[in-house]
Amino acid sequence: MKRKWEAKLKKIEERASSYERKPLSLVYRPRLSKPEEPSSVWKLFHRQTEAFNFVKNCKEDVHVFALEYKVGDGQRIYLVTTYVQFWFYYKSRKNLLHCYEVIPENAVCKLYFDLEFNKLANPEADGKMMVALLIEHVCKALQELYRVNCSAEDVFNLDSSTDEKFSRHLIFQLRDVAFKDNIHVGNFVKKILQPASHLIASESDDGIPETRVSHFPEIPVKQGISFSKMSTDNDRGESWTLNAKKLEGLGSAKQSDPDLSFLVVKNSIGKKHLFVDLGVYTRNRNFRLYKSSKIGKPVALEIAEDNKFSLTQSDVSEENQYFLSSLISNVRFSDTLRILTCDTSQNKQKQVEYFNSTSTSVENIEGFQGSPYPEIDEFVLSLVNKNGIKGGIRHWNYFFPEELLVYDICKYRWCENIGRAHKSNNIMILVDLKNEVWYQKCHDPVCKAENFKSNRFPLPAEVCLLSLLKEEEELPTDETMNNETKNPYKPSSTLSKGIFSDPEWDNGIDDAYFLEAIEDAELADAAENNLLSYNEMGEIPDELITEIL
DNA sequence: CAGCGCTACCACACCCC
DNA sequence: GGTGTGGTAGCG
Repeated sequence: MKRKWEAKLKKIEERASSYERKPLSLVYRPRLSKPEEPSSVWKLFHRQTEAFNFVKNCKEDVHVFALEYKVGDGQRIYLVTTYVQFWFYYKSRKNLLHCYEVIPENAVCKLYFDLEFNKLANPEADGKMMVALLIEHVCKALQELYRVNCSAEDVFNLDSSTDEKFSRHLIFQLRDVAFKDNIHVGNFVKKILQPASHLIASESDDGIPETRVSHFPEIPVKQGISFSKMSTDNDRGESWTLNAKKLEGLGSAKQSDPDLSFLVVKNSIGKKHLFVDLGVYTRNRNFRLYKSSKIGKPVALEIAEDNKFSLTQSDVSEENQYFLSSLISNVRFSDTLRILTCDTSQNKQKQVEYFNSTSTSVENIEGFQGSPYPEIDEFVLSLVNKNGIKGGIRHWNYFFPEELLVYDICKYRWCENIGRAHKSNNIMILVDLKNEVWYQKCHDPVCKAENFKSNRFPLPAEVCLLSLLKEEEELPTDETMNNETKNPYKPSSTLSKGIFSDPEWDNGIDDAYFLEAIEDAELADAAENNLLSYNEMGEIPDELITEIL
């Protein structure tokens, strides 16, 4: 939430400064588009956010690349183009020598590893052997945790070693399987390497490894998500929870840790580290491209001697295919694609808190004046205008999954529970659009304690009808909502772009679970909490941003 | 004119024994 | 000395 707010602020600041630098031209120059020309996209940006903004509004299947252009300080500029066009200019290896793929945050991606150790500090280390052992361990983990079958033949193995440094990139080419994003990849990698991390933490010098019970210390909450029916309905298909008991039955070596001591290496000052670099699973990570070198260094990523991955027959050139295989966020679309997730225990905790009442989901909206349903606002106002008291709507809150409108009422305090008005506590009117009923609750501690809800009364017919019609037009539809809150079930186009954002998977819980987990009493509390601030709420409608500008 | 996203590390505050 | 916080240098 905080992140999204910060990103938004940054975007606004940047747009403001760009307009200051380049004020809009006073002369309007109309232009005709030329549809007969092949669409060509090749745009450079100094700022990453600007590049991604462009991608968002681009019809073509474009991607962000980072280009190093100044020796020394790792300064980069950002190129937006298609894979096809990029390869056309890249393949000659005369230009574009120091390029990186930007792995977009929230984009489905492949499993990948950055491996390295200092050869001088580890004279006894056998790099190839370590790679083979690691792949074996990872495949075993994929099988045990996600039932995914793979072997070294599915691992594209790129080498960038020098005399001083052993350096590899591994990119897993899993068929019909991808991770939700690279943060989840990182969680998975950290999880399955935990035994090795423990070796470093516990075995300071004396070499006494700790004993642990389970092979893979924590189990992902949610695994495969099938896409098989996504084009026709909202069915996300299979998605189930693995628990420790199930794992025991798999005949894995649950008794003791696998020996991962081969992963422990020393850096140049003798400090122990992992062979696997765990620092490459961050948002918008730049990952060097096949056949690119770091600026100022002569060594490019090339296919490793011990690479076992091979291509299948195809029309496109082998090099182009290898290039495409090396791209982390180039996930081939398939209607049987399974998206793997792996949450940290921290995140799981957050999710529990989230569903136990705190803030609202990104899918909910709120406001202080009129809700998106003016007719219902009117109806609610008519309810709280009685006996000479003119009540008002202090605040409203809409919960998408439940289709529930929660109105905080001011001035009017009549409570059905006590048969009179509260002296100091306000009441709420809840409008359940799904069941077309309304009822009353209140903020009084006593009423709250007994979880009082008034009888449900049917909504007047004209309100139901109007809301139905409204839904088609101006209600927060896909178009008026932010990208992040768009209907997630249109992946065929977005997925092919390598960007796949789904607010539900961000919290890993579906509607049904949401409904079970949240009592509407808690929803009302959440509505109260929403008064705090906009960033608690997660998203600001784009219209608001425009107003600020 | 112009990179980005962290984490490891340090300084400091505060608390408790 | 243990624990939490806040700020930043520097790594990937």
